[in-house]
Amino acid sequence: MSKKYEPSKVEEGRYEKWLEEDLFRPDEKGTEPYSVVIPPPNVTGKLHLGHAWDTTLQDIIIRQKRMQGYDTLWLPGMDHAGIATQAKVEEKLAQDSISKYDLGREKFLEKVWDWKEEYADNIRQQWSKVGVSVDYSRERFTLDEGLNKAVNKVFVDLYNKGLIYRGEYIINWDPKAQTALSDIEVDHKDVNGAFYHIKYPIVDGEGEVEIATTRPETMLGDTGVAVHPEDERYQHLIGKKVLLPLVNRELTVVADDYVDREFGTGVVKITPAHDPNDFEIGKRHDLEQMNVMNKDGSMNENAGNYAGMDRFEARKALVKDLKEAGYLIKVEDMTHSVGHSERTGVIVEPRLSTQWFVKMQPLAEQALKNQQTEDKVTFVPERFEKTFNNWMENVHDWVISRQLWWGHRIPAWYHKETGELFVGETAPQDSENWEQDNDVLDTWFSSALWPFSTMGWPDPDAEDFKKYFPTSTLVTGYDIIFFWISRMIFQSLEFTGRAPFKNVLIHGLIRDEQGRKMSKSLGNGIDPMDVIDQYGADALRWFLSNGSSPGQDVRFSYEKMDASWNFINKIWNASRYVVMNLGDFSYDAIDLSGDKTIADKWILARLNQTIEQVTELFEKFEFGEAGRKLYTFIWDDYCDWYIEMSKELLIQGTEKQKVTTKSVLVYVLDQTLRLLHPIMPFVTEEIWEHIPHKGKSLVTADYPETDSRLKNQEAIDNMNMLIELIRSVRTIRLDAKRPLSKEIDILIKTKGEKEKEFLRENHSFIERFCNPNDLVIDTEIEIPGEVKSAVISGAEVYIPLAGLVDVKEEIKRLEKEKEKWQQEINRVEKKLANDKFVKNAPENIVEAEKEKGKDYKEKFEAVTNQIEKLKNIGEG
RNA sequence: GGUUGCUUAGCUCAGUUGGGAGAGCACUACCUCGACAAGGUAGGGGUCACUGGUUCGAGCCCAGUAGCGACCA
Repeated sequence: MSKKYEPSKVEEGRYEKWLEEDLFRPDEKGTEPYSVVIPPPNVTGKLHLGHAWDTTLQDIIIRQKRMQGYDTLWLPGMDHAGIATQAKVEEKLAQDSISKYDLGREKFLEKVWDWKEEYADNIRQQWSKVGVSVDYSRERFTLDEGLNKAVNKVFVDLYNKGLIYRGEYIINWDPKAQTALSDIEVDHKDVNGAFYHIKYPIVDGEGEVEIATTRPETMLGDTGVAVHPEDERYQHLIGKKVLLPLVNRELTVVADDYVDREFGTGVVKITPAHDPNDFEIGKRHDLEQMNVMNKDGSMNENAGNYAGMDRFEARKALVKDLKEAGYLIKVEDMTHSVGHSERTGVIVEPRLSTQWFVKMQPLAEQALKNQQTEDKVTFVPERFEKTFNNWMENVHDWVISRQLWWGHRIPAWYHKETGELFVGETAPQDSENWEQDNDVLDTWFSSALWPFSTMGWPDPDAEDFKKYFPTSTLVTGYDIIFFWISRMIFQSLEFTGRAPFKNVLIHGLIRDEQGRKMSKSLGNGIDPMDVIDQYGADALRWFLSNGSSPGQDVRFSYEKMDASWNFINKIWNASRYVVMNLGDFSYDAIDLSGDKTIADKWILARLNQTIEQVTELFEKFEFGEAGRKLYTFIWDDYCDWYIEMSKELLIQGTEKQKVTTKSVLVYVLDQTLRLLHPIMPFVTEEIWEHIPHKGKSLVTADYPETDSRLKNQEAIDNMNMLIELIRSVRTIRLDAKRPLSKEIDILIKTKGEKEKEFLRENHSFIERFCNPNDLVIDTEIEIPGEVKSAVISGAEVYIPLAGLVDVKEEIKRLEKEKEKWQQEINRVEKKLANDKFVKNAPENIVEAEKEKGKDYKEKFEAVTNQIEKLKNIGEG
């Protein structure tokens, strides 16, 4: 093994080997299934750190379950990502000055499919670098044949149930992508805009009304004006007409509850074709719907002089004209919320348009009701269930049609002559007389079916569906709870009668070092592949699983990656030590039945505790906490103590002891590698191959289980005493400037026979760690004059340092310590004197307090005695 | 406006049934001893945002306040 951990060497070729040996396929022999479907990444995208996080968590779960003997399936796949992919391909074509219309729908789609293949390979490449243990034989794509069949069936069934309808409503329109968007694809951002106050003259009367708007260009589509029915200021206007400035169209003043009297002037313009609320008011009062914009956001012929101008250009021109004509009263600065397309970033226009919708209320009700049953989805962390519920309770109908070419084409046909509508999974018989709907479905419509459509649904005999659905756990970020999780839940309930997964593990977002969201515009994105090249996938995975707590965002930093690498390097070097010392020690020679030293018993007991804790924490998806337990065990217990103590035994021990020591060294390492394997699969497998082992891979090795025979609280207590003793000597050495190379005498006065026997038995460890010239361990000892001392639980430690002890300083230090113990005693005694505490607190807590009190008193007395002695010397 | 998260060491963050405040990095002193100097040993450093409440006992539970963030409207 090399002296340093070299991730590229460790990881190279390893994944390919796993694939060759076909280790990621479900184990048919496994009893209980455990299944996960991957959140399909956008096929023409690139995996970012968020994906790396997401897939790492899934891999950790699935690898542990696989080792634990479950029949594990992790199903991979990708998403066709309608708008994003189509936009990319269009962009690419535009470089050659080709538009999609030049090619036509069919040719264009061929181009997109080519792209898809290329990018899918990239993504698989990236997955392999991360080390994901997915079953590629089951890889699916949201647009493949089986999934298309599922999508059509769902569409047709929902339509037949009346849960899908087509109609003309106000939707969010993306003028750049030129498609409809659903509510949640719109980001509302506060922007600095203006509040324009405009005069609308009253027809057949005196004066004018003042109307304020943030979007003056839409006034060209005004077909009414509204006031609140109880607004005393405007009672006289109701039913009258006002004149639309510049255009000179007469608008009726209507009364409607919707109007907020407090906001602006209390009079609002009504533009039914360009505002969702105005649309509703317009319906109620039978106002005309006048569309003044084209699909690209420019003004259309209804805009008169402004036709052809972009909407923002038109706004400027219009304001200028209003001002010149004397209609503009004032312009106030105002920050207001403006919808932006989540995809293209442009300002979204509310637009009157004919689209397909999913009627949400019945589906949402069903989903909410299901959360009250045994079949509920368990959200981790819990609080996200509330997020889900709140959204479901307030959900609006879902616009599912998109004016794109790339996607599932809507299975609806219109009769060329009669215009009759046909909805079906296949085209009508006389297809030549029909024309299929040009639009495609929202990508999320197909993603919503992912957990069951990938498993063969709607085929009633699909084996995977029967065996692996509902899936066990879904892992994803909180940013797509609405987009995806919610929709999977209601679609699954509607079509399979079951929730699609038992658990949803929700994680946060990865931010940059300064806590900013990573984004293209900021240029602060970090490519996980670069991180892997630099630190290795295992280090990245360790950071991703260990650096956070559930549901919280995490900041990426190279400093954390350094720490991550350091840890793996530590494991690497500890393993190197084990390998170097094993020699030709074989797997069959491993024998834990021999006489064990305190070190052996202790490390095995600590291993057992660690297995227990890690297993419990994994069960709760607490990978960060589990990682911390492993870190402490490996670094502090195994490396700092066990390995150091094993050196004594491997050099000075008997042959029998050497066998036991080697056995424990390799046994604990083996178990630890297994515990770590789900988190850092590459390096653990590499090390495992260097140590004696049986079986072909850790991937399918057994996960450690606790062994009650290894429990040993006494060994843990004794070892703690030994550690405390060694530390106290080290502190004194440092304090007295007596490094380990310089010999000193160590006198240990134990509390009783038990401690004396234990320390005498283990004198060789004390000698190794403390390097004494003379070591005395007894219940009564002669203490010389000039000493430095320490009090530990069960013993007092004295180190004679003739000529080196500043008695005054030493007394000062001891006084300080005495004070500390006095305070502790006071605290404990106060507690124990409190009847309520003794009565109410659990017995073990009270008992522990009593123990502490005893220990503190012993230490207090020992320190007091030492002070007395030093004082005598000072006087003598 | 509604919902929600965060506020703990210089920095980044853990702290899950309420029972002596932790890690990594940074800092100080010392150490090349054959696993590891990207290391070892020992150490310094905190009014757990604030106010009140519940409790024998609160970083943790409850109510409120402030600052920052997210989501929804």
